[in-house]
Amino acid sequence: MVEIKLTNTRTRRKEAFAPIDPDRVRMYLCGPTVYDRAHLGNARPVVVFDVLYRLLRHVYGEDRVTYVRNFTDVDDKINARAAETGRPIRDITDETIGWYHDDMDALGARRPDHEPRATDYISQMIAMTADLIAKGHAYEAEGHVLFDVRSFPDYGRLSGRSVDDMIAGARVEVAPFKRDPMDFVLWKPSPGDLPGWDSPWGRGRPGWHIECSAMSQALLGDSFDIHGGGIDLQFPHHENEIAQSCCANPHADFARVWLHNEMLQVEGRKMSKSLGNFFTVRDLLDQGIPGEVIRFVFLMTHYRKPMDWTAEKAREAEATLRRWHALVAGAEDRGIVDAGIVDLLADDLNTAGALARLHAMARELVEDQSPDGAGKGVFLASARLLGLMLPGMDGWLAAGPDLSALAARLVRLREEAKATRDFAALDAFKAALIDAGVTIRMNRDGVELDPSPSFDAAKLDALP
RNA sequence: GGCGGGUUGGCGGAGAGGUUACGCAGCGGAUUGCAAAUCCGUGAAGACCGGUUCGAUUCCGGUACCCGCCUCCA
Repeated sequence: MVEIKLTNTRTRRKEAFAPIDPDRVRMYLCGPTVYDRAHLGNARPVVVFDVLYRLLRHVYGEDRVTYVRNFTDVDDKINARAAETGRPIRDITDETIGWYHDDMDALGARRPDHEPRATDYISQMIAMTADLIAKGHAYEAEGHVLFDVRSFPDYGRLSGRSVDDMIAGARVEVAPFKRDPMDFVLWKPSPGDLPGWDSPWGRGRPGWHIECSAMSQALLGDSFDIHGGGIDLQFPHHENEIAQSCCANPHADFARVWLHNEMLQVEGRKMSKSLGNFFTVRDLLDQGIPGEVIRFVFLMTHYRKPMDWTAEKAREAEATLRRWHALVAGAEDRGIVDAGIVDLLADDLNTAGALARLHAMARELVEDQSPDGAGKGVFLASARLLGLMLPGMDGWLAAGPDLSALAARLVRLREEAKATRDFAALDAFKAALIDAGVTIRMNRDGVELDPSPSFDAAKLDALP
């Protein structure tokens, strides 16, 4: 069996991975709050975990991995969206979940085995909250239930900080009913116009962190293998999850391995609305940047490093994918994956290294004359382990504009030029096509035209 | 202020204590009526200062700069 190594945020080391149950790998990823389209940064952990999911399925068996990713469908941002639009909350969350599925599907991300909605697990959250009160780790105050961070000595261990240090930093919400400024909400009261559920502490709604503790327990058990998300979630979200789950189940491990991806930047700067460089996955797809290209750009950078989204990278990725698709056109994926690719991914998800390996394989394939195309099949299967070149994912290659009329004109001009030995008109036409971003392939047999990444239909329309 | 990450050739971006990363761009060549596309080849690096070592870009310490988290955030 291939040994998978992962960098565990909890221990700050790269460790050999071994599932608690050798026959079942269990992983949990913190999913989106569903009030709007997923922005590009939201997509990074999805792609990172999708590669891990594919790797685990490859190594342990397709039916031996359980992947859970939640939808947070109770949240003040959702409430605010409902208030400003006058729409029912359920409409908003249902619509947003549909968008999320569309957009993540476009990136080639497999759907997780379970996608629980927080609102379907309210009773479990109430039960865990009550249990934490009973065990002396939480207390009720003015209709709220708060977790008592001083009752959990390990609080802060994941993120390497102490309660005292954080208080010294003094950026904590001031609430007079908290015993300690770092105490966080497990349950809070809901007025009549907000979503609420009956509880022992009155009508209310859960705090943000408790849902992941309750849902992971319900679907994966008290102890499971891998828990992940963006590094920004390390504190406070994951710290609070650990506090809740470990106090509720003191004899369990909760999550063994914590995996955090670094953040995304855009053209070297943090993506933010104020900088005007904020955009969603859908924005890119609508601009004609294929999901496969977006994924490729993500894979170019190791998940533990900040990833910079740039137009130049998208251009490079698209050109590479076009070449690879052409290279293995018609090849058959027989499920045989290159061992080098597996080893690279097994080494803490070295996706950039795996892409380099694919480049090397592609170079060898150019000279591969084997009649059965076995090498190309291996290439295809290996790319698919990265979630690239999946069945149906190449639609964007053919989805361009119809250039057949232009191709016919080019053929005609070429024949005329060869007959007359006057190439001026032909050359002018080719130059215009290239200027408009059309890739030209000419040989004895004929002419092929394809839009390149710099394709500009307006320039074609301007052709005489 | 506290915690954490980073700094590699023109650009992007990996691994490895000693041997070519790789991709893009550039340059040279093949091919072509000429090109484009494709293919082949190729120069170019390791922020700064110390230390360990026969040998460090790779390990250790320090400096500088950059970034993230500590507040909803992936």
